Amino acid sequence: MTGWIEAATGLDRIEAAARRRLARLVPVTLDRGTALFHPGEAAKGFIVVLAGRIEVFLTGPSGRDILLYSVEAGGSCVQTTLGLLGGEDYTGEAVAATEVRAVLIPRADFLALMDTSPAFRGFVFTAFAERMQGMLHLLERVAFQRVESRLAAALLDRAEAGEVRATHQELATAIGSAREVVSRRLDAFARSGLVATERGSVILRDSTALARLAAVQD
Amino acid sequence: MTGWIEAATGLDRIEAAARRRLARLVPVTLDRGTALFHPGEAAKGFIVVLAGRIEVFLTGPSGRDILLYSVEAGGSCVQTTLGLLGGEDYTGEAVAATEVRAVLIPRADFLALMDTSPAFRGFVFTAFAERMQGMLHLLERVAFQRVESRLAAALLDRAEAGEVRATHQELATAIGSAREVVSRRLDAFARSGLVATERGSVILRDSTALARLAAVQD
DNA sequence: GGGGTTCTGTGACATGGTCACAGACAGGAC
DNA sequence: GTCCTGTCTGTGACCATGTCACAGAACCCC
Repeated sequence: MTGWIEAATGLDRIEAAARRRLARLVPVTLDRGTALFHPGEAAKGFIVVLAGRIEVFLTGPSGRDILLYSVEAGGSCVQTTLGLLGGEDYTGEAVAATEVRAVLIPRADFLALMDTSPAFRGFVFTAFAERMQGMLHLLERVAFQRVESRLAAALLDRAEAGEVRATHQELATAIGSAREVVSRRLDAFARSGLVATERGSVILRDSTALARLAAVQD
Repeated sequence: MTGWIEAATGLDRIEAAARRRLARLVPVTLDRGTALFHPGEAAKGFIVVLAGRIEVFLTGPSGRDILLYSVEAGGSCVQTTLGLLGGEDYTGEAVAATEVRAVLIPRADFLALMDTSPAFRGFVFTAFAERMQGMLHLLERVAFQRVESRLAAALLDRAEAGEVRATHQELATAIGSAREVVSRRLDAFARSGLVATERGSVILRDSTALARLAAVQD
């Protein structure tokens, strides 16, 4: 029954008593595409991701949605915590972007750990603080930066070996814009030689120029 | 030296030991307009507002800025906590919107209280969760709602006896838009008989209609 | 009453989001 | 192979919003 705790960055130095409590929990595997929470649903516990990636979206009434953040290995889905601490329901939606291994810490255990384990508290608080920072950044970008800049940043962020495998719609969601706008921007990038586009993927041709665009202030 | 703790909603039921620690701290008074934090400055401690209102803004590179949230009596300026927990500096700016009485809990005391006082932890966590919810809401509104709707909501929110004392610029900041846009919207509202405008104030004439606009989904 | 400051109004323009399509591509059925 | 279907992308039109450049109006302080 040991094993998973060591894999969770930030929990590996937890106190013995807390560790015993956590060790009873069994990780689950979620298929890619599984929705963890639907809007309006109450949180059942605190989720720690061991492997894979969960993406959390905010969905607008018109169906458009925007990527709030993604949770990678070692991270926790902080949204769920809000419910545990007495907040209202949230409108977001969490979806497994890859196959995911995760542990659900039930409400009772979560609260007990918060009271007894400084290391666990630190883990939760750090996660909280990071999300908060991330959301601030997101808000800043959405409110103040142009699509061009956000798109360049998203491309650089998601590139693997100079290629981004994503549809225009996915890119649009990631930066909180609309597909058509992304299509046009990408087209403009392509005409300037910054990228080359294919169905389902974008190949970066001039990362330096993209980085310059991403850094542009306004 | 007692007195202020009772005035802080959420801290009034704190444990005796923690109370003694807090009781040593002396509230300060800040004049209206005082900046609590400038961008890039490290946080000195955890701030609890006893009276008055602090407004926290996110400032864009073009000088435009948007109201992140305001902290009223009993609330704490969570932004400052991020620094205490090892986050990066933030770009926001906190300003006393009225005369403010507040207590600064120094870093060392803050960390000690977090470790020893469940009630204090609850206070901090609740504040955190509420801010998070608020920011989510803000993001949702900025990303998905039209100016018309946000403006109507802001007017209803700030009305006192059917009147909102604020300049167009202030309203624009509150909803994350530009002054000219607010001016035009208000003009449209006025032509429809929803409000009457005067220099430095807006008088609500038809709150029902405004509420309808504020509730519009898209 | 004058002069400076702040607040508001307005036109012109660029960006971005929405709508309505049409075409291009992929993958399976046959 | 051809056909069918669904997904992905491209395009034009239009409206909402943000930005810039001013001008005029209201307020304040001397």
